[in-house]
Amino acid sequence: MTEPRRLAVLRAIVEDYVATREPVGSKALVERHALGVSPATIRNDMAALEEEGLIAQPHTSAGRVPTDKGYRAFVDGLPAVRPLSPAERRAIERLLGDGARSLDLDDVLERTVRALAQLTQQVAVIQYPSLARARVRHVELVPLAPRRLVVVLITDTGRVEQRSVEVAPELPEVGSELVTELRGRLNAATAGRRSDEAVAALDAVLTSARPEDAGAVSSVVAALCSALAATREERMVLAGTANLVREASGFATSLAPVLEAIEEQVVVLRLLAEMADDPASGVSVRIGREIVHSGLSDAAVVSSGYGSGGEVVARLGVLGPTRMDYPTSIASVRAVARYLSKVLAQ
Amino acid sequence: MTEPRRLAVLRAIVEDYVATREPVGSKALVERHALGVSPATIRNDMAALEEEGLIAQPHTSAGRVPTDKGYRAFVDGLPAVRPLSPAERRAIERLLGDGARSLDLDDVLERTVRALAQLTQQVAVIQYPSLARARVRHVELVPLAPRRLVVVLITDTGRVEQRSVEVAPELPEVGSELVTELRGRLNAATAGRRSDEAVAALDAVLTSARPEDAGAVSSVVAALCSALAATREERMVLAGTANLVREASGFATSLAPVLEAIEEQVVVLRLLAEMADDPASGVSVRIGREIVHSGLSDAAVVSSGYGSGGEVVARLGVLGPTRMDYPTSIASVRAVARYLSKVLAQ
DNA sequence: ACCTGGCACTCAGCAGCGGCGAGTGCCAAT
DNA sequence: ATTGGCACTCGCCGCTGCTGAGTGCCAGGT
Repeated sequence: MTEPRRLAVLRAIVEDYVATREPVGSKALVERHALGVSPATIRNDMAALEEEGLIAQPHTSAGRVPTDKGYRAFVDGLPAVRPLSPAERRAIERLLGDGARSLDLDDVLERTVRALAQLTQQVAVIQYPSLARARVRHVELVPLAPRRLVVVLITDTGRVEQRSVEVAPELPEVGSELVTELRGRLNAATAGRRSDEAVAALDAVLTSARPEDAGAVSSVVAALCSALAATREERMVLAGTANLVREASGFATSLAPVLEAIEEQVVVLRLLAEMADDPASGVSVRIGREIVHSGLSDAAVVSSGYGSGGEVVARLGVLGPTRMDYPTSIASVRAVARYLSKVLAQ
Repeated sequence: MTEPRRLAVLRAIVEDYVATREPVGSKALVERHALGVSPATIRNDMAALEEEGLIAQPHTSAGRVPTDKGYRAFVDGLPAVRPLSPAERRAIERLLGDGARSLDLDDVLERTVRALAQLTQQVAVIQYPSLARARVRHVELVPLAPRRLVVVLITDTGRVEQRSVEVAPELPEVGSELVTELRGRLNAATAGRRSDEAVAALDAVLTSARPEDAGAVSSVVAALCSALAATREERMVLAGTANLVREASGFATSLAPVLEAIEEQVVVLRLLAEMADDPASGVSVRIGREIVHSGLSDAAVVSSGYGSGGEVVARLGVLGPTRMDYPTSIASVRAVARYLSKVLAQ
């Protein structure tokens, strides 16, 4: 029983199972793949693979199905990232080519996530560029009403956060000179600083405020701190939910937990955060039980970092059933990540 | 065959069918409801109701199921909006009470939509306040790099839109004095104007620009116009997608088209836009085929306008299968719309 | 004019049954 | 190490007959 053939058998099983969605038997295997040996031999290999926990039978006298561990071995054993087919390449061009003209971050991410979903026929996710190291570019204060104003925070990555502030009725109204002065002080304190530094610097603004303004100033500062905190917490965009229910999707159990996890974006973000790219392929894969979250035990995630320059600023990926077409998903995720990095580098 | 009893029979059929999800027969009906007549009588009523197209049988020798028209008659025949149960009232308090402290519009809508989804166990949707009549409060220009800047638009409703602008490389860089000057001119032209007026006023800014600045100025103005246009187009937030796949949800056909419609937010927004509230209940209902969109033929929508003051600025609602608990949905939608209006009025 | 009990009829759903066939493990032979 | 043969397992599929819920109609009662 030669070692390399066993891997070939595993690969064949995964491929057939992904394609047909049915347990695959020894006979069908030799027919569909040129393995050059008889079914009986394959059966021996299969017994060994089962021994190793890479495949399993749903019931006696049925074909074999890959286990999570089997998929893992399959993915790790992939020779290299398959290049995109011309059709896929064209699809990316078509879906993203036009949109690159738009320089609005929201727009670009929106288009990209849709493209990735359509390309992989799965749920696609893109994390907003991480702004932990973004720097404050500008703080704007806009009065809307005597006791109400909007605080707008702009970072050097082009992200904008806003908070509206209501000054408590027992405090004096906020005059326009105070707004102007405060705007200047806030900008002086925070401009060019990272969010954690900015928060520290704001304390000084707060203590140096004149007593009669203290209440209003503290409201504004609190709102600004909240906006700064938000730049550290992550957001994401998502597309392709409808792919979950497609005939071919094939989530075994109900997909309610999957939808719940998706809606609870924190879960997905945490999941992405704990994935680190394989240096060779630039892509990271989590399969089934490797995902700690309970509801996602028969899901798999393929993700990759992206970012302007060499630096990874955030991640994107796809989520689907463990029974997914890994080579295609990996190729698409990598291609889209590179494309997005290129667009953002401008 | 007294007329009012026939309506009672229809009501009973709808209620039982919604509760059990199974066709309801004459015998079961008299057992579960105190109708005071025999099954045979009910059968006659049923035959008449079927004649009118209000109910139908899935197959011969099965119970009856309400048709879209039947649900419509049921809803129209509801005596009044059922008041919320104490439990529901408490649930609203619990879900929204704390959150009201936050004054950030995004936050409030997010919490509210989640609450509505949880309350009705359906997909909930809230349209962002319509800003067609919002007025420009402030325009901010922030340089990020020599050829790149961010345009931020703030309206008097507290909404913020941003666009990033790249100045073409063949044009001169944008100096800080130009930014300052332009900022002033843009604000002078647009402040206090509605978006359509502002767009018109921007033309003047464009033509009065010095020739050497014309290229950069036109880029900025274009971005600002795009942001102004966005204040007219609608956005929405959504929650409870997972409710679609719950056991009890009971969408007959595959729910792929429903998910697609939901992801294609335009469809939902258009749907909401064309609903007008019933003056009495303050709520509007669309059932099955009444919804033109093809994929939503066995869905129903219950929606209500909301807004600060008496004015309706946007709509919110729930989407579920035609076989939904209308009284509860209507009561919840109305209550949440009122609650939200109250919060926004502050 | 309406209600009701009785009656014959329809038909979806379910359980039981048997055959088919894909698939397996083991073994002896090459 | 590979292979053909063989006995065995067992899920799936189609058939059958039964059951029971539900219907429509009718004749008789109020």
